[in-house]
Amino acid sequence: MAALALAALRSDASLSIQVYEGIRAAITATNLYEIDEANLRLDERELAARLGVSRTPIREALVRLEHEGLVTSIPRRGYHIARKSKAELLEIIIVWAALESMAARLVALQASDEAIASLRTIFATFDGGRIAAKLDEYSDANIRFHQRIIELSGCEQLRRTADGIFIHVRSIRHRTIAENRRFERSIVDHLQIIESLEARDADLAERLVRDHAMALAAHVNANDNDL
Amino acid sequence: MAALALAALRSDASLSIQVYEGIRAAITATNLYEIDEANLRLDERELAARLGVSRTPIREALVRLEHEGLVTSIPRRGYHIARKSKAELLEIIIVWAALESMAARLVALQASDEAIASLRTIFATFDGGRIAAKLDEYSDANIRFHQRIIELSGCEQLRRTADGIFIHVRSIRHRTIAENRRFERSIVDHLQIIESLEARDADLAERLVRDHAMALAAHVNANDNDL
DNA sequence: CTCTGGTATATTGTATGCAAAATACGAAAC
DNA sequence: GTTTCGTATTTTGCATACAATATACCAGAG
Repeated sequence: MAALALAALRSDASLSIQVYEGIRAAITATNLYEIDEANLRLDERELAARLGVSRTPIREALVRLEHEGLVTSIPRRGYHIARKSKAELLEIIIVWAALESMAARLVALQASDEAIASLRTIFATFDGGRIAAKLDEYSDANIRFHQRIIELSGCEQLRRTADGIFIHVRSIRHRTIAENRRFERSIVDHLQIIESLEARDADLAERLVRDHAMALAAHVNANDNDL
Repeated sequence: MAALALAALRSDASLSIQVYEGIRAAITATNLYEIDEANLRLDERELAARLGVSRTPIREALVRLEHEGLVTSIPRRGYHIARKSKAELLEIIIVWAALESMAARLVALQASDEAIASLRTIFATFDGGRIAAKLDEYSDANIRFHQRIIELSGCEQLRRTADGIFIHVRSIRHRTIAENRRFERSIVDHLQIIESLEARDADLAERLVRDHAMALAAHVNANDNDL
């Protein structure tokens, strides 16, 4: 647990909500796949002591996180941060593909021109050749791009559903962007997606977004054998 | 609460899980949109007394249900079974369309011939003309059909995600199937979907499933003004 | 008669105590 | 030396007690 950087708690919500948000933020900020097994353990009493609250709000927060799939509970054995298997990650990418491609369709049909234009600005600071140099920044922009498409759909339920698996998709994208110089392909794909949205071609936008995500799945399936 | 038929609890899981499953099943078995406001209230102590457990497992179950979106909590005011607004239902149908259309794609690409054939048997007992007579049965078959497509995709994450909103989609479909003789259109659509799956035409299957769901959304948007 | 303020009441939110279950450790038997 | 049984310890799961807050109701002032 010492690996998790728990921030101070928000003060206007109930303790259990604050604890939930705190632990969730801490997990989100951690690269799950690069910390060792021991730090995945979430000890109720230790958390309670560290946050200065009793075990009750901790437990309610853990129940939330478990239902969300971020932590797993082994009865009478405690809670652990959930690391997904390769098969599970592939499935998560499929669900993400379904959600984001539907979002792209909605954006093409409903979003304002300004909203679509805002997608371009995400990559404004990158000029083709220098991406490799600031790959971390590009990875963040990449992730924001995909999240933004879902936001722009204006469909709150779509956003909430995607939010639940976002942390995993983000982690996968971050990890794989450097492999095989995938960012080169990525920047081309993104541009095509933006153009299809600007052209208001819902079918094309949907297909491009789906293919882009499914290509990620294929890449993970073929390459990341250490999961 | 008296309107909810709470069954006896399963005995091999923790109490909070049993309570969660029990309440969830009770809510699922209820037509949310046909009971009056008062019965939407979930009183912690009353539930605890009726199920013979303390408030702690009740609260953990309610937290789960809240995170799932089935109940809402007003701080210090208690829990209520969540009734979705029309706008929310439209969004839920959109998410369902995204998930089921992706599932259809996977079924077309991966499912066995037998699995696809099993979709036909769902409607085996209905011959075109007599549907109106046993509309309730047909409605059930209709709902099972859509759920089964998601099952057949073999994507567990897809199924779990759809499960969370299934209760609402089911309720909508059940309520709208009789309106404007939509079942006539429904049976034609289903047949086309099955045929596209048998032909292994992933693009077509995906489009048909999506259009079928989006037609439902359009219908709800145009007709159900009492939500 | 109406509106405001205060107190009583009811209900949630949190803390704590207790019991049950699982593991870890050690001693004794083979 | 190894295995097995039993006990101790640790940790979760549940129950209960207490605190805090929101509403409801009533009284009194305007």
